[in-house]
Amino acid sequence: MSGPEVIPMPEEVPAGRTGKGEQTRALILETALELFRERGYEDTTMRAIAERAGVALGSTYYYFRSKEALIQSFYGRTHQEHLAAVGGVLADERTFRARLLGVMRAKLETIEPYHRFSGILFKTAADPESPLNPFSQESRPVREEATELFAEVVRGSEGLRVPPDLMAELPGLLWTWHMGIVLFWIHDRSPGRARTWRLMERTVELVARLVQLAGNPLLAPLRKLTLRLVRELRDDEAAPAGEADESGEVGGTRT
Amino acid sequence: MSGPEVIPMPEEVPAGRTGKGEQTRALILETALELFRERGYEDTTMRAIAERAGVALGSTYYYFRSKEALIQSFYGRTHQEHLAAVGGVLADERTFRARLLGVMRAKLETIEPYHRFSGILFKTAADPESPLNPFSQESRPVREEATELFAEVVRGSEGLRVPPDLMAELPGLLWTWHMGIVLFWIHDRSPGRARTWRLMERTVELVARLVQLAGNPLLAPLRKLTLRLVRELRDDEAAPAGEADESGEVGGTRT
DNA sequence: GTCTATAACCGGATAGAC
DNA sequence: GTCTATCCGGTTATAGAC
Repeated sequence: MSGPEVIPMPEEVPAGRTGKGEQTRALILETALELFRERGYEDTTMRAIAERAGVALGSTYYYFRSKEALIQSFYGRTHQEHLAAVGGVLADERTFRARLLGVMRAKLETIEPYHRFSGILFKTAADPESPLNPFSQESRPVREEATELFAEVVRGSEGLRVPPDLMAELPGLLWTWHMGIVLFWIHDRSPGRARTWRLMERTVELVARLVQLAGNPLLAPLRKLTLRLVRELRDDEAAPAGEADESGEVGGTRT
Repeated sequence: MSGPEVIPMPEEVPAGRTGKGEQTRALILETALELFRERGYEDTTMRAIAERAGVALGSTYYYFRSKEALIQSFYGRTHQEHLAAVGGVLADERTFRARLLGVMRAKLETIEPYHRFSGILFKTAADPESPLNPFSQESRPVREEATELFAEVVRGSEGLRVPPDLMAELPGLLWTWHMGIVLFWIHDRSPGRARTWRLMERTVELVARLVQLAGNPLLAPLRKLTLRLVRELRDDEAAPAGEADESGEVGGTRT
């Protein structure tokens, strides 16, 4: 199993496979998403997907390891879509605030059509065992890719003055913040997701100001303290301290 | 986590019921928790629970609406345990920092034995549809109860100087912060949950300092901005503006 | 070797007799 | 309030078709 959001199209087209299989695969996925949209995830049975797609139940399992895997696949799309949507902003905008805002707007717009699944999505994504979980080992590639996006936001920001220690951590911090926004979005029932938009726009402002203030001597102790914590947490994530789970995967037999 | 922890003991003892049913109910719950601890949630079947408890499968469903409901029940316990564990700290400690630290220590200690379930716990708790979800309507009572605990932390803190606008929001903000710690804990695989403890202790320090600094004029604009956001979000949570979820269009059309 | 189809299996949930 | 008999749907095994 590769990462959750999966790389562009790695194993989906293992070799020069012409087509029939690919088409069937796509057909099943489309049908599934269609049904998910129509009646939600729980009320869509694998049998129903197979039936409407005009294939046998077994076939759906040939192409997708599980029902959950169908979700993973569509997950990958939104990531690609987001990257695509963000290009213009990063090319045009030159201030940190505007770049950050643009990226997050694109994010919310990209994921909006899928709000209906978001429950089940996050349900599995929140499971520490699940490869979908954004903090999981399997997610590392995507996480890094996403963090890289924020790094790009920072890099292209003209006139941004940030202490080097903060600068080093900023992309990761922004990614974390952005996950918080998404978490809020998932639970947001307001029309048009108005609350999330407000939260996002206002916190962009706050983040921008905070970053500006970060150099102020008054805040230096606080900044140092915070960054030390951030580094520590990041570091012993990399080096798991205990050797107990060399399994390298879903360990967790220790109490 | 205090959110989901459901109501103290509402329907579990509907009246002064002494009898047989109560015992059976308790027996099933105990057996279930035992099995969950032994082999985890997923690998424990309802049939196995029934069998070891010496009752019929149907009986378990007589007492518990679902497998998930078994979790809800035990959830309630940790909340009670936390409240019990916290009494001493609140009585003894007089500084904000020490009180907050004590409460959070008790929290982590209380929930630790259940870390093994935490995945599944959070999985359901993260589902916006689930009543277990800490942000849900159903969770409001517990949420408020838990927030009240933080209000008590603040109230009993001697020499704490906080601007009134912040003071009003502080308990809610602390609750939110505490949920973040719990979220981290759920995903924490480090031995002894070392990373969570570090995060908790360090952020207690940060929070304490931040609260101290909040009165500083330099930070006033930031504080105002933040609190306005917090109030807005809280307010239109209370008055959901629209009543339907799927009603509106995407909010992100404003440019 | 790539794909499809059928027939189970397993476990959560429900119905209804006693 | 407790049981047995089912249902239902995700998942798997497997036989074969292309």
